[in-house]
Amino acid sequence: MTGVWLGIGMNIDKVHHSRTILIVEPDHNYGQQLIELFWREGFVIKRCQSALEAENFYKNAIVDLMLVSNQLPEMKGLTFLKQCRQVSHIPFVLLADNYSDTECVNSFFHGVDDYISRKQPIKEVLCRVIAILRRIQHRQLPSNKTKLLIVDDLKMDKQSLAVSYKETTLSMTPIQFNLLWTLAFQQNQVLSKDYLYRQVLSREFSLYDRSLDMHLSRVRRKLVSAGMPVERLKTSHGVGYSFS
DNA sequence: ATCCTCCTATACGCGTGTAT
DNA sequence: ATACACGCGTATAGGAGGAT
Repeated sequence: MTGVWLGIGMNIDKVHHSRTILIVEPDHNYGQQLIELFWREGFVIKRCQSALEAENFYKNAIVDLMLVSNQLPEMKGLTFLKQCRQVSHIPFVLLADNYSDTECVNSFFHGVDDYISRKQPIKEVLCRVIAILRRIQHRQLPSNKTKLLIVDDLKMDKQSLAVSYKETTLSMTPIQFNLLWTLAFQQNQVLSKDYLYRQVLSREFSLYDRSLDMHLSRVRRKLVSAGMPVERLKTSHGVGYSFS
């Protein structure tokens, strides 16, 4: 995996601290300005300078949004967008060197989420990205503010961190609770370890880090001891985990 | 200072996927 | 079918931080 790590949630007061933005910008100065702006807002930033490097990120779905120049070394940003949209629906913002009506319309036709001219104030780029992420969040997690989650026999109360399965009350640590909540909230979806590391442990997944497996193992043991069929907390080998 | 809880790191055996 | 590499589950040890 190529690309440069530039900041990992330094400002925990910001609401964006767990969001990862991929900046694909060959222009060093403009790229640097973007990095500093998003970093100050608490985003996790990944940067690369070519479409080839960026492929790894969207194919593995390890970023929340891509901010892409329309002047890449190998191809136009629009061409890269078309490639990306064949395999990924990660939010995609195209940064236009020179605004073009035709390119703008074509970009939206091919699935871009926003088309912004570089002549616009750089803070507008930030605002538009935040707006897209807000919309995505509301769409994906319509009840993100939910305090009570009930999935069949499983009941979870976010305020008290109380978990019960059927009639059995289970005690969970905050991490165990968040892990189970994240999985149960997106029932029947296989969530990648990378995603779970960011959601639950607020850090990036590394190959030899077994912490998440440890927490999952403990959550599974508690639920199974309460009578839950073991196959409901399923491991997808090499992919991630799911709750059914 | 001591104890306790929670988390992380490490090790090891087993399971799974894949190439032959 | 078999061998091998890689991934997973989990036991254990130890560190960090809060409570007493």
